[in-house]
Amino acid sequence: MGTMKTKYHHGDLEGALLAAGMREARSTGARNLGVNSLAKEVNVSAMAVYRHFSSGEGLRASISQQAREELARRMLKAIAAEKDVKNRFRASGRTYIQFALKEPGLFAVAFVACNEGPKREDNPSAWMVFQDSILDLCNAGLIEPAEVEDVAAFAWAAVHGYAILAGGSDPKRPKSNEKTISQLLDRVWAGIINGRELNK
Amino acid sequence: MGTMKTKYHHGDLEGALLAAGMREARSTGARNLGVNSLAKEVNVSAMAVYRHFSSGEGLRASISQQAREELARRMLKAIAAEKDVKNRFRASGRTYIQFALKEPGLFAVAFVACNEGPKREDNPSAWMVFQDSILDLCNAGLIEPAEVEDVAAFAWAAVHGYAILAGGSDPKRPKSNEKTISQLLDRVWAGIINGRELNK
DNA sequence: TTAAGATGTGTATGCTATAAACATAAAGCA
DNA sequence: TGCTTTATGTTTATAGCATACACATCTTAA
Repeated sequence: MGTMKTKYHHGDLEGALLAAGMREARSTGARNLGVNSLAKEVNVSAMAVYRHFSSGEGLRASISQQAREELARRMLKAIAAEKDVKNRFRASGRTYIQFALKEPGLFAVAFVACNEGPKREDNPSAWMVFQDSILDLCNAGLIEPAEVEDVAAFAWAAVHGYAILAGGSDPKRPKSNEKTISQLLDRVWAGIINGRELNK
Repeated sequence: MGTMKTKYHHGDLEGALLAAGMREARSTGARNLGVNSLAKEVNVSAMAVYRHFSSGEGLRASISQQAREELARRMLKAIAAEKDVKNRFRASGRTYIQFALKEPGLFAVAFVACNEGPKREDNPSAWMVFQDSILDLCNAGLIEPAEVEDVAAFAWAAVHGYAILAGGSDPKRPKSNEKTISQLLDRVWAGIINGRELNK
């Protein structure tokens, strides 16, 4: 009785379902995240799932959230290794794109049907990490406060769009070696720094 | 017997299914594109669908293709009204983003599960239209032939990414008025023109 | 006209999501 | 301690979906 964590029926079914979902997402993307499939994976009846999630959609939304948090953690880790604001920005973009390339299943799950789920804002969010790196540029005087929002939208769009294209299966998808990604970030940087001045 | 188009069982079930699918996509996105639902819409049994499409996936892929072609047609139309290569590029980007905003259902259907379907390359393709506008920049001497591929990937990624973000339902989605879109295209342009030079 | 092929219907199967009723383990309270 | 309540899980049933199979009918062509 000393330990608070004695074994219940399953112990932590919610966590087990999310873990199984993440495993499945990693290996096969969003295809096998059904209630039955995941329930079987953890040796539990399908209906047990509904004690922890309001619906299959809800379960998938939670898995998607976990995938997004995983991405955000990797970005935070990469940023922590950089001091210069420009390099911090580049690190977040690079990590984002590489996540899509190295974990295509998780990336796909992270950004399908974003319009569901509780989206707890206290958890690490890739968008927040990215936006902070733009705010740092502002604090360093590289961009004006008034343009922070537009710059963030532009940079996020370019990086997210590239990640989708490069991580896809289209035969015309862009190459995705280190050099190409670096050059992409150069172009994004150019758009960040002198985007307004060109508007004549 | 003179007319080749006498009435068959349905006349043109394939076309009717695609039309119903497009109607449904326009109004509700990708949610109601099931075989049963569309078959009922056209007053036909579900199995009749399989005389024209190998599977529900195939039907959806064709609808998706039609949505992409609709987008490409709008881009071509917008480009035709512009003479200057820069303005032609901007017109394709602007039209792409506005399509996502004005036809969110079609846009969603156009870019889900792109990894299926026959993808007949002779039909108008948004990617081709976009790439041509980049090639024009090269022909006009604004960018080097060697960087065409990278520029196209960057510009496409930025525009596609922005369209996804602006067309989504996220409360933090970017504003999407004319001015904001114009400024985004300014930044993309900056990345196109002086992306390489900044790479020191 | 008749045979063949194209197109559509009805029915059956197996999958999925999920509601309803029931069962049991755990926690709390007498 | 034993009883009650609540959390958690199981079984069973219903409904929707995709689609295989067998049959019907329309069109064309020899």
